[in-house]
Amino acid sequence: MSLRNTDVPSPRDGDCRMVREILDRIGDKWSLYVIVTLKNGPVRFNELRRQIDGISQRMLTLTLRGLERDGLVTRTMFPSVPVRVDYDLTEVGRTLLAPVMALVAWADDNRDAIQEARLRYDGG
Amino acid sequence: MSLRNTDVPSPRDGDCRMVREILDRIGDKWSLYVIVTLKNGPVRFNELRRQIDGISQRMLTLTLRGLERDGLVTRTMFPSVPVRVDYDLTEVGRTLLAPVMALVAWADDNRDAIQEARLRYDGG
DNA sequence: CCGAATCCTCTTGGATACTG
DNA sequence: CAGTATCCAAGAGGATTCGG
Repeated sequence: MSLRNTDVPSPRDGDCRMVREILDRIGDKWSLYVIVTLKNGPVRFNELRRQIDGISQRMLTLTLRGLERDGLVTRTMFPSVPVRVDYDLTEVGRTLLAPVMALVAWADDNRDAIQEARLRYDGG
Repeated sequence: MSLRNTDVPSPRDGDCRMVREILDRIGDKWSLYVIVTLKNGPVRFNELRRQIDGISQRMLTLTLRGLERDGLVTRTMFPSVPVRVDYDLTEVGRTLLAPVMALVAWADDNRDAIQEARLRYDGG
């Protein structure tokens, strides 16, 4: 999987596009929060809303729909009164946790370095 | 407007914010392309522009400035005529390649599954 | 309790033209 | 060649309201 240098803009720069597809999936404002919040099992709608600080009802709904559409999250409705809806990670969704944790580790290791770099850049 | 007063933000919240910081960094439209394109060594401005299909001059500049600010990319100007500017990954920037590749692997493994899930969801 | 619908604001990013 | 500056369209996302 190496990048070509000088060539026609062939459709085979799909390597990057593939990554962008997944980054578009988890790179929005809330998807990652939802995925991580679901890592220990099913959670109800309003419980998700409480645990994810700052998310609006609308965005939680939209985010869950997107994850459900991509087969990363399941939606289970219990027709009780009042209605109860559980959300959970699918098997595929659960496998996403590993790469995400790699990023967590990187962010943890380099947080200070980035912060200092920003101060240095902004300062001089 | 909250019905109950929530006290201190939970400690786990910081974990997510940290990841969001890095996702905000590489999760924009072009940063990842730049990082991957620089993986084999320094590249000049217009060469980056050629290799990253679809990026505008403005966005390449803004993306490079952001990465430079965070200490992930270096900018080296040669005062020749015409001017020549090389961009390269820093040591820190280079360590980011590993977690990114983990995501690449995940995207590769699950691309079809996601595509099928979408068709299923949209179809019925 | 769960969520759809509407409105509105702010950010992102593309197109274009100009500079050293 | 390597930018900077300006204008503008599209979309993300917050606030609010209504419905089952």
